[in-house]
Amino acid sequence: MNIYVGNLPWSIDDASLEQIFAEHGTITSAKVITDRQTNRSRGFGFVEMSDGGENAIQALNDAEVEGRKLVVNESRPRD
DNA sequence: ATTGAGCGA
Repeated sequence: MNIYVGNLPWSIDDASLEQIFAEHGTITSAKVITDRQTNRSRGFGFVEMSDGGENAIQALNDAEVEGRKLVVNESRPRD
């Protein structure tokens, strides 16, 4: 299951994102989208889960992380 | 050291 995570604090990176979601499901891949030009985080990322995806979404959506409320949703197919 | 509406190569 591909999951979109928005409203991320600037302090979050790929490993942090994986750790956060790993508490509520099985993570296959976790990636924070960073600006290729400046290498700074864009404030959102994507998490791929093999199990517990819906549970993680419900558990981590609107969850407070680093002082910010995360926005978790199913990612849109890129086509 | 900075930014904040959104979906990645």
